[in-house]
Amino acid sequence: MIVIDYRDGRPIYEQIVHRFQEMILKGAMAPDERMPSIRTLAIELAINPNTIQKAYTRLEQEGFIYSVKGKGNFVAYSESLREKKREDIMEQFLELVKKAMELGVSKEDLIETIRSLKGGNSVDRG
Amino acid sequence: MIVIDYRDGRPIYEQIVHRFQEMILKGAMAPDERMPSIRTLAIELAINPNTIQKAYTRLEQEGFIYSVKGKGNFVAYSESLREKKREDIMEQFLELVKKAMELGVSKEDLIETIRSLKGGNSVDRG
Amino acid sequence: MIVIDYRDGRPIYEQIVHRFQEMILKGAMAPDERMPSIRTLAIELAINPNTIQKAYTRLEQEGFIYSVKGKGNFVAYSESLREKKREDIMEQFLELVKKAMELGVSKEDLIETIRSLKGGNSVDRG
Amino acid sequence: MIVIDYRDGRPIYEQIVHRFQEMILKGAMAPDERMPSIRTLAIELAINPNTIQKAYTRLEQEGFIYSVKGKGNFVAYSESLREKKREDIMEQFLELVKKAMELGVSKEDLIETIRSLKGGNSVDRG
DNA sequence: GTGGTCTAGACCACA
DNA sequence: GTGGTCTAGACCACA
Repeated sequence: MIVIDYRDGRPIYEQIVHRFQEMILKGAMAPDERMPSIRTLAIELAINPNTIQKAYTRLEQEGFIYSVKGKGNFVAYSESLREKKREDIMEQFLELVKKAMELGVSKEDLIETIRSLKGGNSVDRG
Repeated sequence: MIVIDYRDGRPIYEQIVHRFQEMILKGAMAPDERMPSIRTLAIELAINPNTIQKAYTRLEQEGFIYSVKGKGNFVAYSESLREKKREDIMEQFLELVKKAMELGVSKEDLIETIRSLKGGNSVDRG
Repeated sequence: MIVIDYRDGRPIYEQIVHRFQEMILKGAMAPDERMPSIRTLAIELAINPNTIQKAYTRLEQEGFIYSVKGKGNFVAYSESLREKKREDIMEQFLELVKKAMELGVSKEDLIETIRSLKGGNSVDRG
Repeated sequence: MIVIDYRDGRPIYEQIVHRFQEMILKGAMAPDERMPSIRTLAIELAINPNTIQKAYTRLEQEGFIYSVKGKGNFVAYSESLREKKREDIMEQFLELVKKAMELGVSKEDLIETIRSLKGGNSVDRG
């Protein structure tokens, strides 16, 4: 479920936060679904419970999960959060497109790259 | 030439590296042009010379500049570097497009976003 | 009668305490009326009886209910309690008004906000 | 500057967060002013540096301060944050007014309470 | 059992 | 010197 990469430059807690965000945003974890308990996950990943705690606290502050004392942590993902995330991504997308163009990549190349991807919601007609 | 933003989350040396990369890639600094000396820049920006040293070392490792003992540091930008950079960007671009699509953004939306940007090298016919 | 919101940050027992306080203060429960039995309520809400027990103990400490051994728990609300509660609220109100003024909200704005509320016991003349 | 109250129910880190928020919002600390270093404050208050760290991290996430690696933490307070805070307070204000009215306090009593306070930005005419 | 707070102390990156 | 991360381990509140 969660994999720690010690060669990854990012701190452990950040990797955990990122991984859960991903799963929650993709719908791999449903709203109100229970998160693994802090202790369980700590043992499974062989890291300190405090580090998991830190990751969960971050996820809670960002609105991805909510905590019920004595019961555990639960997925709290809502559509408004999804919308916010979408805007973040589009902002990064714009930045990247500008960078690419500064390096001499043409708009057509970028568009071709997108078209070449499988899936996506766009409808291909004639 | 270089501006430090202390509110920017990134460490100072990283901001300096990034700024020089930008200028070199854009051609604002020509190959074999002399970089500002470490001491001069340190005084100008009112920061520790160690920090400039670290930034220059990083730029050298990444192939953006080369150092000549007793003479200073010089821009080493070549077309191959530009090509490598371009590939990096396109990789990030692909990742981001996938993320956006996972969040329900359609290919057409992304393409429209690109088209809406001013400038760019693509030729519009008909 | 009682609804638990697991997304609410507060612990479950606190939500129960708060809900009963509200009902008793509003008069939705009359003095000497019998409270739901601990077991019944625990089953109904699908939570641990210890949690209800804790809530009732708290309500008793605060003078909202009294317990009769072998008979159950009963509403103990009296006018003096209501008066005490009123003073508590007015104290919080004063604190909040001060905070708002520190942030630059004028007295007139606050007064307008109160006036804009529907209901209320104040008499509007001419 | 900061005082810890061990009888206060709230955790230590939260008391610290709250105290700094207060000072920053009141203008007792100016933007870009340096915060006490984590270690210094830890010694002064005789508590663990981790606890201060936690408080500072929270303040950073909430936009009250920003951190510069190797330099320290600095006040980052901006007008937009002040505006957000004001809205929070007004929301609490509304809740409290409703509660007071449920307990039989009249609008006029509340308004009188506000008027009786010294200071405030409202202009008294006639 | 569950999460939350705190301490003591190590080690790292950055300036 | 400055902040940031992590471990080991204690102790508390809640269910």
